[in-house]
Amino acid sequence: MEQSTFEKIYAVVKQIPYGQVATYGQVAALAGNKRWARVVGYALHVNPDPDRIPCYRVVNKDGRVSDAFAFGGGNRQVELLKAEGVVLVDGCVDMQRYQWERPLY
DNA sequence: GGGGTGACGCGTC
DNA sequence: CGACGCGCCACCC
Repeated sequence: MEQSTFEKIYAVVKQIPYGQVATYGQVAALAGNKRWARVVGYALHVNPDPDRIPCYRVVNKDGRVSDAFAFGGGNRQVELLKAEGVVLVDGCVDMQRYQWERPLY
């Protein structure tokens, strides 16, 4: 069955392991096209299943959480990440250390 | 069916 | 280094 762009995006986000983060572009690329970064943002915005879709593990390319609304009320995303052992410096994630690398099978 | 917007990314000025 | 524009897709009016 053909999964919609959103479904693919959600599938990728769900695969993000504990204690790691991914960028919108990364998710978009794994979903099929890196140009979907914008769609990824929208997809997480609607986030139909926040319980399975850890949108807080998705940050922008700078390792910075969304400077916009931040899906819950600001620093909630940061708190959740820190709770997983992710070190955030001034709200920035050390991407070189925590950026999720999709295992190459 | 058309137009505008958005939780992004990258190139260019 | 900051600001702006473009692209790409999905959604709302």
